[in-house]
Amino acid sequence: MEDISDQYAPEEVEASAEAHWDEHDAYGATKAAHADDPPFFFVDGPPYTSGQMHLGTAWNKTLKDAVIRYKRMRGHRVTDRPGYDMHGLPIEVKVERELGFDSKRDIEELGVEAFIEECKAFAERNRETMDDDFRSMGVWMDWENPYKTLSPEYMEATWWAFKRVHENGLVKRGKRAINQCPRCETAIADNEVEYHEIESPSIYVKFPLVDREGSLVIWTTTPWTIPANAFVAVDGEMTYRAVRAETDGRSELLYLAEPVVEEVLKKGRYEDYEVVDEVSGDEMVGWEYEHPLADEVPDHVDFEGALQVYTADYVEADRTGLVHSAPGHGQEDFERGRELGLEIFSPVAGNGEFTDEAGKYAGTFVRDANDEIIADLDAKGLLLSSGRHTHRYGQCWRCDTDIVFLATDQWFITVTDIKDELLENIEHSEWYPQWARDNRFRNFVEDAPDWNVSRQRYWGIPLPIWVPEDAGEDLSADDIVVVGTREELAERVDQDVDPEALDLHRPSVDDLTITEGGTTYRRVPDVFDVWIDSSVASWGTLDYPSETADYEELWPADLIIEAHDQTRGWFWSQLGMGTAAVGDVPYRQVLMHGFANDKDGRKMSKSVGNIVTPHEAIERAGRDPLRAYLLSHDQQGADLAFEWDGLADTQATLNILWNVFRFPLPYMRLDGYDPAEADLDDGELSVVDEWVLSRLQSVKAEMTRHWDEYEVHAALNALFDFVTGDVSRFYVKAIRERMWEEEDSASKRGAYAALSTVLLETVRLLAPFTPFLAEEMYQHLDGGETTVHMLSWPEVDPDLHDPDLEANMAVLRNVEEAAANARQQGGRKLRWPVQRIVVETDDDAVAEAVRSLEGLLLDRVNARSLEVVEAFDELVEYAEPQMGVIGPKFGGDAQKVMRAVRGKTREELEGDLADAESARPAVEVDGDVYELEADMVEYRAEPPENVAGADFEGGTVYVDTALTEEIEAEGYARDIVRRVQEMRKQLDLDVEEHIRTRLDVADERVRGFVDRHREFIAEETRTAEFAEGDEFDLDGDGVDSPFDLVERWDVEGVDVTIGIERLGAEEQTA
RNA sequence: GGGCCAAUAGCUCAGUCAGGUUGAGCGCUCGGCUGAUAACCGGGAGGUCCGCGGUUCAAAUCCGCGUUGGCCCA
Repeated sequence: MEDISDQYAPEEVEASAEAHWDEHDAYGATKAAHADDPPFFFVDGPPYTSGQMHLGTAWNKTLKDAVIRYKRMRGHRVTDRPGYDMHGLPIEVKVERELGFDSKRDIEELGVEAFIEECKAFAERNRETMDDDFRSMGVWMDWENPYKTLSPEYMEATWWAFKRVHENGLVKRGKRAINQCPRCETAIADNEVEYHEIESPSIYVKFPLVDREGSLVIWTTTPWTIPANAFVAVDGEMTYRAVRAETDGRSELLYLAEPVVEEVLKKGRYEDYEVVDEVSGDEMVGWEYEHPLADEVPDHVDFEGALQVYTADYVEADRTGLVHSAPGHGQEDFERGRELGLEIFSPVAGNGEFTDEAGKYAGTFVRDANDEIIADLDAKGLLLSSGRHTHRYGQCWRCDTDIVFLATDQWFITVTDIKDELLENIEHSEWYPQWARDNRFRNFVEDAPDWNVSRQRYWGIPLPIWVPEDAGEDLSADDIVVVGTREELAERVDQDVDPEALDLHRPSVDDLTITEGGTTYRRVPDVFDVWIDSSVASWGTLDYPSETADYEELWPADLIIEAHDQTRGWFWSQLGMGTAAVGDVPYRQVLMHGFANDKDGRKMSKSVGNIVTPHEAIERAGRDPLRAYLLSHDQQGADLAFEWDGLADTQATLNILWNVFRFPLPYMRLDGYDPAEADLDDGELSVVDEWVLSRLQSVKAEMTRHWDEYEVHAALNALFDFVTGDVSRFYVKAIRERMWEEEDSASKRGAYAALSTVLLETVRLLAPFTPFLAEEMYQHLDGGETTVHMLSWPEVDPDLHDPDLEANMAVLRNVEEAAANARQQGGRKLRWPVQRIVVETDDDAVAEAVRSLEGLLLDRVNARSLEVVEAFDELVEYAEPQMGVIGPKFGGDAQKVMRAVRGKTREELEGDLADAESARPAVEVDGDVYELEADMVEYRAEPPENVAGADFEGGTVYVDTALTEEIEAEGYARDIVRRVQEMRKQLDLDVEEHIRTRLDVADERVRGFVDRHREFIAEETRTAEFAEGDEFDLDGDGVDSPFDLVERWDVEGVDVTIGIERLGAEEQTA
């Protein structure tokens, strides 16, 4: 057995364990060990390959790793294929930056194929870095074979699923109001829009009414949407006022919501006004108005029903209460416009420039046209007021460009058509924590809109949709062709393609055409929203549909594990895709963990500068400590507030475990005891051994219970409590002496066996959490198998489980703690024995517990005898005068009486002076006897001299600290043993090395005490002989001294000089 | 603006579901023990249970309204 370092050094442990794993292919051995077990299909939620592992992803992968290791130990063949999400706009944007590109035109100039290659290379580079990061955390997944969303097999899974969705009639093309990033020239999803503060124009505009006098007044911050105005919205129930407003001698009739009249007229700097009429919103419906930019935008809407007043529920009584509505430029306007059957007019291109339909403004970027539009309105006398307004506005999550709202043709999965089924399928999975499913997730699914799956970009999975060449605006689902596999593609396209060799990315599929039934179909140029990619992970992990065997055995996933942001992300996309494609949710259990925030619970961010990287944490504390720290906090929905001190504490806890582990090894080695061969039937088990073995059974049961509810942190903390609270604090302390015994003994072998059992099972219980440390300890203790991680999870042994003993020991520990407290009060340190302790309790269970463990208790508290009583009758009652009663009775003498009473015992007060019959207390002051009433004195019971008491749950412990010669003798002897041990330590002597010792005690009486215990001292300190007569050389030059070390000590005020001398090899056996 | 979650000792968190004297670990401090020794044990100090209101004999716990933080959505 190699040497164990004195201190837990995570870096060394991790390097050593890792070397062992590499050398023996421990991962392979572990998988082989469970190859025939029942399957457990875990699916890894693929992290995006944007860069490095951060604390959150480190936590995520650590939790996954712990669960996978646990499931293996419980006897499962676990699917552990990691995944990477490698497509999408973030990578495109980064590659564009690397190449110095500004727009899509640059990409087209470079060539799509070359751009795709750049993106692929970028994603692969990032993946490799992340591979290394995850591996470095000790995550055992199949890193040789990750699933990658950019592989043809994986991409095919999305095609396959999408074809199922189409077959279910849930694929549609339609105009939708979308968020367009004018730089990226693509639609982006609502959840990809980030909000920030911007300053915009704020204008009030008059829309002149047709066929009646006056104008509607609207307010907007986006003048550029006025060319697309189609209607004005009112609140049907709101009151509107027609006011005649005067300024510069002119008067106008304006319509405004009743509560905002004053405010708006002030903005328009009107001098005076008069209310001439009141109408409800409902009454205004159908009023027609002129388009305010009719001349500038000749193609403005003029179809039936346009440019009229309608009601809408998005109208509020602020600004003007009349809302300019352009269905081509806003979500709500769009929805309402659709309801009203209005055509959608959106004269803006994907790059944010006005099209020819915008007339005068054609070719101008929309926000650049704002000033011109405002000027035009002003020139026409339609501008009531113009100012600036600060508000929140959306921008593209990748390039920070402000978005524009457009209505464009997009492809959708119409999940709103299957809402009931989605909600029902939610019930087909168990969530940990459950509230996340029943509240959060359900709410989201209830409100989920149709899923826009098309993006007008390059780096993604091409939509497998082919549409007729001459297709017009109205395209039905029956008209399109959706291809499900590479094989099918090769069969149906007009060109010759090899399905095996096809990359599937753009542009390889862009020019493929299908001709069927006399119609030629062309692929739509879009790629999938990247959420489609990961939504098929349950199939992609199994290479379905190109491979079918695993799919048939395993699907759906038994478990997925992600943070709570994925409620609206991956948890949802899988439910949506699963339900739309095959009618079921692709996972059975969800473990949802939290986010890693900073110590104040705030989000870690570059701008705040509070980011802690896993690399930094590993460097400062180690991999296992970081893992244990992350896993020791609530793993179900709660965020983590990362704290360096907490990480250090976790490391300290592991250090205690390390100490417990290394403490017995030198003794076992001396005795040639192999912990791997530990046999509880060899040797004698004492009550503490039985106890610790029973506790071990309880801990196993508790941990298993927690694990099975995915209360991972509770399982880990139960183990930590056992190791620190039970094993280190109590058990090790209790068996230390047995280890130190020189001779072989049944008792020592019993302790070895019990401790070995505890350690070996603890190591297994620990393995899922801190795999390096567990491995290192296992290899030292046993090493019978290639790795600790291929072993099975320890099971409860009912024969070793004794709950009564555990309960009794809990009582004993309470008593011991109270006794230590009492000793401290009594000023008697533990090294000095006490005559007796008295346990006072009225609880039979407590009395029984204490009696049954008497020997152990006496040993632990270093007492000679134990008494267990219902009431301790040696308490002395001390008087406490009650001035409220004494004062009025004795008047001027009251102070004197009080002083005389205070501190007297009941015996003294009720003794000679008192009336014998009534036993009324009395005191004598200055020769006068004062008789007292009973209520003038209360008593407080205290232990007698030399006895100190302390309460515990269930009673009180009294410690009798009275000294006897015998006790003093033992106390001094033990004090001296302690000093010699200290000196042995200073000389760095081996445990078994013998010494010659000289004791020079300055006090004659104490010398006598010490001499009584020479034999005891010799045995405890491995002193082969005591030296007599030698002169100590206390000058410090050491020349004349035969001793290796001489020291003067103060032992309880007595000068003691001790010399010890290392004996030569030939004398060692003496 | 909306949904969900959280807030308890200096720090990390139990306790909240099912109302009944607020607990643990770490840290601080004083002491003890010690051939696990850079470890270990005991005592002590330390609380507006985020705030306000309600229900109740009784609220950290149940209800309502807020504040702050997190995630998601607008």
